[in-house]
Amino acid sequence: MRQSETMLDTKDRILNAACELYLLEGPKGFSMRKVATRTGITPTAIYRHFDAKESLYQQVLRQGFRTFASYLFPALKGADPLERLYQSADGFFRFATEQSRFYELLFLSTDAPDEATVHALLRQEAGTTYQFMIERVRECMQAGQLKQDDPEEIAMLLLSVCNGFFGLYASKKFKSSLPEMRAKYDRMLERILAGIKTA
Amino acid sequence: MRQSETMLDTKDRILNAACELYLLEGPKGFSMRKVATRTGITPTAIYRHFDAKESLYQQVLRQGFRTFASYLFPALKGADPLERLYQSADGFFRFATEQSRFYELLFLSTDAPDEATVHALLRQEAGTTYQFMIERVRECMQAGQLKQDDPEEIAMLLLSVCNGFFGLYASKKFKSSLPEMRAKYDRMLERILAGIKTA
Amino acid sequence: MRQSETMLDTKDRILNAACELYLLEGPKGFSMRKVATRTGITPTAIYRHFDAKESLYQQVLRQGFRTFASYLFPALKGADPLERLYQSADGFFRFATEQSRFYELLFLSTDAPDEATVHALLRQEAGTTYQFMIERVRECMQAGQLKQDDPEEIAMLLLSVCNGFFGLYASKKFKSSLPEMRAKYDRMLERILAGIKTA
Amino acid sequence: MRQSETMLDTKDRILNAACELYLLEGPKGFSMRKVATRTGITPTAIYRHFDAKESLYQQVLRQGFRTFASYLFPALKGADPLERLYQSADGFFRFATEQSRFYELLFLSTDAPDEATVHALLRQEAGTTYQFMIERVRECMQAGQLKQDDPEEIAMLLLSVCNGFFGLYASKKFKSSLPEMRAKYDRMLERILAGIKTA
DNA sequence: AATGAATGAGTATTCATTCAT
DNA sequence: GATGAATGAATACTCATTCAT
Repeated sequence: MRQSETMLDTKDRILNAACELYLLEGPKGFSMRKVATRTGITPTAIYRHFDAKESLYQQVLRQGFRTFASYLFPALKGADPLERLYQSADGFFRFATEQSRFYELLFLSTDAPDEATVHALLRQEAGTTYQFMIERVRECMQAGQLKQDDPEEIAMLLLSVCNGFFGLYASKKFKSSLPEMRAKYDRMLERILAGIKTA
Repeated sequence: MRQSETMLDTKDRILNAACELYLLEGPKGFSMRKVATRTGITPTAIYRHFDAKESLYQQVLRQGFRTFASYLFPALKGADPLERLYQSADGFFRFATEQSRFYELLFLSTDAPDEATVHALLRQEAGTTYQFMIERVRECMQAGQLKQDDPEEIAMLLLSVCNGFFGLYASKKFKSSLPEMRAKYDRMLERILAGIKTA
Repeated sequence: MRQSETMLDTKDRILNAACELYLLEGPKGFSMRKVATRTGITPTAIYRHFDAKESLYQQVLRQGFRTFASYLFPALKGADPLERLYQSADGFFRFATEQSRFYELLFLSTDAPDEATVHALLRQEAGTTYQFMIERVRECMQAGQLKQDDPEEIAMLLLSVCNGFFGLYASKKFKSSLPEMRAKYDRMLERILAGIKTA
Repeated sequence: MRQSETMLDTKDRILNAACELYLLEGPKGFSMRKVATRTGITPTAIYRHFDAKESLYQQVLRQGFRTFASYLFPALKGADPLERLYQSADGFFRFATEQSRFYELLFLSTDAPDEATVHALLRQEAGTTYQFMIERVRECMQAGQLKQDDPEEIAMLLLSVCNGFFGLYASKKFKSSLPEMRAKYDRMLERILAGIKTA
C-alpha cells in the first residue's frame, strides 16, 4: 500500500513536470531528459512509469482535457440554457487565452506522434466536449431560446467558429490585445447567434 | 545562361524536395539531411542555395501560400459577388482537403521556427488572403446580397468558421468521409449565411 | 562501490585520452570525437561524464597544472633558500622540455575556448605558481642570499625570463639540442642572478 | 603588364583582408570563406593567388614580421647605443600592446599549421630580429655602456625577458592596466640592465 | 523503484578544397 | 581572373531508449 502510493506519487510528479514542461516549452522542447530533470529523477526512471515518450505525452493530453473541462463545466451553473451557452463560450475563451499551450495542444496540434493510440483517447475526450456543447444547444432549443435545428450541427458550427477564431490568432496571423480579442470574440458570437436565436 | 538555369534548377529541386518532405513528414521530420537526400545532393550543397534551414523553411511557407492562392483566386471568375463568395469557400475547402499539410502549415501551425522573420512573411501573406475575403464580403454588401455590416468582421467570422471546421478535423477530433465533410461544410456555411444574407 | 569505481575509471580514461590527444595534436585537433575514439567509447558517452567540451578542456588544463606542480614542488626539498630557487628553475626547465605541450597550454596558449570560466581557473592555478616563486624569492632575501628588493617583482622577472626563453623555442624560432638549451638556460639564469644576488 | 598589376592588386587585397581577419578574429576564426567575403570575392578565387590556406597564412605571418620591423627599426634613430637599446625595448612594448594579435602570432603561437614550410620563413625572419638585438647589445658593449659579455646571449636574455613578460599577460594569467604594465615593464628592464650595465 | 553507463541515430552548420566553365 | 556548384569530412551536441545492477 505504501509502496503503490509512493509509486503513484512519482508517476504524478513526472506527469506534473511533463505538463509544466509542455506548457513552458511547447512540443518542440518536450523531451524525456527535461521531464526527468524537472521531476528530479533520472531519465531512465521515467520508463518505470511510462513505457515511452508517447505514453507520457498522451497523459499530458489527458491532463489538458481535464483542465479544459474545468474551464467549461462551471458553465452549468448558469441560470437558463442560453445563459449556460454564453458561459460555455466564455469558458472556451478563457481556456484558449489563459492556457494557450494546452489549447494549441488540444485543438490545433497536428503532428500527432502516434496516430492509433493517441487519437483514440483524443477523439473520446473531444467527444465529451462535443457532447457537452450539443447538450447546451439542445436545451436552448427545448427552451425555445434557439430556433429548432439539428443540435449537433449547430454545436459544431459554434465550436468551429470559436476554434477558428483562436486558430487565426494562435498561428500569429493576427495580433490584438486581449480586450480587443475579447470584444471581437463577443461580437462574432453575437452575429452567429443572431442567425440562430429565436426572434 | 546555361549555368543560371542549372542553378535555378537545383534550387527549385531542393525547394520541391523540401515541400514534399514537409508535406509528408510535417515540421518535426523536416531536416536538412532529409531534404538533401530527397534532392539527391549532399546536405552541404543546400547551403549554396539557402543559407540556413530557416530560409528554406520560409520558401516552403511561401510555396504554400502560392498553392493556396491557386485554389482561392479562381473564385474571381464567379458571375456575381455572392457566387464569388461561394466559390471562395469552395476553394478553401478543396485546399484544406487536398493540400491538408499545407493547410495545417499555413493555418494551424504554431511552433514556427523563427518568430520574427517567418511571421512577418506569414502575416503579410495571410493578410492578402484576409483582404481577399474582406473584398468578397464587401462587394456582396454593395450588391445588396449581404446585409450591411462591418465587412472586416464578417470576413473574419467566415474565415474563423471555415478554419475552425478544418481545425477540428485536422487535429483528428472528428473523422468523416470526404463527401460527409463536404456536406457538413456546406450546411454550416448555409447556416451562417442565413444569418447575414439579405432577406 | 564497484559501480562508482567503474565510473571513475571511465571518467579518468576519458580525461587521460583527452590529455594524450591534446598533447599530441594541440588545441586545434582537440575534438570530442577523437577523444571518444581514443577512449574507446561513443562520443555521446563523454557527455555522461563531462557536460561539454569546455568542461573536459578545463580538466585537461587542471591536469596540466597538476603535472606542473609535480615538477615544481620537489624543489622544496632543497637544503637552503637559494638552492630551492635553483631547483625551482630546474623543475621549470624540465617541465617545459619534457612536457612541452602542457607547457604551451599553460604558459603560452592564447585562444582559450571560454574566456570567463577557463581563465578563472587558470588565473587561480597560475597564481599558485606565482605565489610559489614569490615565496622562493622572499626566503632568499630573508636569508640574505638575494639583495633586498620587491619579492613580487623579482619573482615576475624570473618567471618572465624563463617563460620567454621557452616561448622563443616553443614558437620554433630557435632550435637547439637539449643540452645546448640547458646550458644556455643555466647561463641566462646565472646572469640574472648575478645582478640580484648579494655580493 | 596591366593584367599582372591587376593580379597583384587582388592578391594584395586578399592578403590585406586576411591580415585584418586574423587580427580581428585570431587563428580560430581565420577561414578561407571569411577572407573571401572580406575581400569581396569567391572563396575559390583565392586559390588563383594562394594555392592553399597554408600559403596565405604564411603571408600573413610575413606581414606580421614587417609590422614588427616597423615598430623596432625606428630605434636606430637613438642618439647612442644604450639609447637605441632602450628604444628597441620601447618598440617591443608598443608592438606587443598595440598589435597584440600579431604579437601572439609571431611570438607565442604554437600550433603551426605546417612545420616544414612555415618555420623556415619564421626562423629566418625571427633571425633578423634576433640579429638586430644582438647588434644593439654589441654596440653597447663596444661603447662601454654594457659590460663585456657574449652579445648573443645577452640579446637572448633581453628578448626572453620581454617575451616572457608579455607571454604571462597574453595567456591572461595576469591582468593590469596599460600604464601599470608599462611601469612594471620598465622596472623589470631596469633590474636586468642593472646587472649588465657598466658601473 | 531507481540509477549509471552507454548507444546509435540524428541535428544544423562550417570547413578547405576541387572541378568545369 | 573568377565563378557556381558541389563534395566529404568534420564540428559539438541532443534525443529516446536499453541494459545491467
